[in-house]
Amino acid sequence: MISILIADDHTMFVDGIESILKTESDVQVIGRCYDGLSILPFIKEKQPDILLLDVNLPGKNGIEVCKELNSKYPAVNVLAISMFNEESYVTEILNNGAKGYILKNTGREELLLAIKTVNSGKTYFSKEVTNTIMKGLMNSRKNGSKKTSFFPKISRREKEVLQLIVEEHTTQEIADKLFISLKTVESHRSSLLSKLNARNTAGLVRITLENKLLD
Amino acid sequence: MISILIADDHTMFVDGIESILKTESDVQVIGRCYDGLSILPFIKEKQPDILLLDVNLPGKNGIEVCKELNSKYPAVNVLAISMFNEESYVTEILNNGAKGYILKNTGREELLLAIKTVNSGKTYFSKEVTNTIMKGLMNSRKNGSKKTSFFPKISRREKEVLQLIVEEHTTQEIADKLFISLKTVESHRSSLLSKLNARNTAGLVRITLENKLLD
DNA sequence: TAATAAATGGGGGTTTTCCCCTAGCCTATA
DNA sequence: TATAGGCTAGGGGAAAACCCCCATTTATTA
Repeated sequence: MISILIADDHTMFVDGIESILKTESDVQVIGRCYDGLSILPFIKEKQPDILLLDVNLPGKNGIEVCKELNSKYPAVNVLAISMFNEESYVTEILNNGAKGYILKNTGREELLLAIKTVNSGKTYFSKEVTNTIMKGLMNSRKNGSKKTSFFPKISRREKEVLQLIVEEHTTQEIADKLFISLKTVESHRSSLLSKLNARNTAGLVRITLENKLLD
Repeated sequence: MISILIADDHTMFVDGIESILKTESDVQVIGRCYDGLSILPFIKEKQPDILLLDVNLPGKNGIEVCKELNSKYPAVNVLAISMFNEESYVTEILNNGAKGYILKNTGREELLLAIKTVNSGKTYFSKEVTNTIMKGLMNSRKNGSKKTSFFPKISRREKEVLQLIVEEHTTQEIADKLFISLKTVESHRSSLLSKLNARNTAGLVRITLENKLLD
C-alpha cells in the first residue's frame, strides 16, 4: 500500500486526483494540503510514501518545500505536478530532490504509472517534460554558459527597481520614488539587463514575469 | 439525469471531475474536449445539458466558444471554470452567455451544487467570484471609465508585432522581419499602447503576459 | 583584514521609443 | 454604398533607454 499526501491549492484538482486514486486498491491518500506552509507539519506527524506536490503553491512554493523535505525527510518521494512545462521549474525542483515531474494534462493511467515508478525509487518524467529538459540541455551546450537560464542573485535595490520597471515607471520616476539619482537607476537597469540576459525593457519584464522573480 | 460535456485541456483535471461526477447518479458525463475547436462539432452531434467550460482553452478560447454557443445552441447551459479569479475573464464570459463561474479551487460539493443550480436555469457564482465582481463594479464606478480593464480587439498584425516585442526585438528588427516600414511598426506599437492602456514597452509586455494575450 | 559585492552617481554619447500629425489603399459589413 | 477598421507609411521632434567610460562609499564575507 502506497500512502500519498496531495499538496495543491486547487481543491477541485485535489478532489479529482483523490477520486482517481480511490479506485486503486494499492494506493491510499492520507492527507491534503492546500498551501505550502502546512506540508511540513503534516509530514512531521505522518510520513507518506509519496508527496504529490504542486510547483506553484501559495504560502511557500513547491521548490522551497522540496528543498526542506529533502534534507529533513529524505524517505518521502516527491512527485512534482505543474501546469507549466517550464524548463526553469523542472530543472530547479529536480535539483532540489524531486523524483518526478508530470504535467496537469497527463491522464489517469500516467498518473498511476508515475506514482508507482517514483515509489519504487526510480524517477519519472512525462514525455513533454523530458523533451523540455533535453531542449534546455542542448541550448545550454550550444551557448556555452550564455543561457543556462539560471539567474545570478538580484540585489535588494535591483529588485525594487525591477518592480517599478514592471509597473511601467520610467527611469526618472523610479529615481524620484527611491530618492536616488537618475544615473544610479540607470546603473541598476544595466546590471539587471546583464544579469537577466535581456536585450531591453521588454525582455526584462518578460523574464521577470515568466520566472516570477518578484514577490 | 443531467448530461455533461467537459472542456478543459488538462487531462488530469478532466479525469478528476469525471471521477467526482461518477458517484452521482443523476449526473452523467457524455463527452470530453481537450481544446476549443472540438467543442462545437461535439455539441452539434449530442446536445449536453451542461458544458463545463475552461476559460483558457487552446485552439479557441472559452469566451469565443461561449459566444458562438449562445447564439447557435442556447439550450446548452455553460458553467465556466477557471484557475483565475480575474475580473476581466468573469465579466467577459458572463457577457457572452455563461450561466455560472466557479474556480478550480472549489470542492466537490460546490461543483455539484453549481451544476444543479445552472441546470435548473439559475445562475451560480462561487463566493470568491462574486467578491471579485463586486470589487470590479466598485472600482469602475470610482474611476469612471479609466481602467475597466477590457481590451479592444488586437488585430492580426498587431499581434505579430506584439509577439516580436515580447521576444525582445526592436522596432527596426520587427520591420525587417515583417517586411514593412519602420513607421508602420511604430504605428502598430502606438495603437497597441493605446489599446492595452500601457504607458510603455514594459507595460505592453506585462499586460500581454498577465492576460495571456498571445497564443 | 583584504577582497568582493552593493549602492551610489557623473560625463557624454547613440539608439530606441514615444508622440503628434497626415494620408492613401483595402476589405468587411451595416 | 458609405462607414469603419486595418494596414500601410511618411515628417519631425521629444523623451526615454541603452552604452561606454569612470569613481566613491559602504556592507559583507572569505
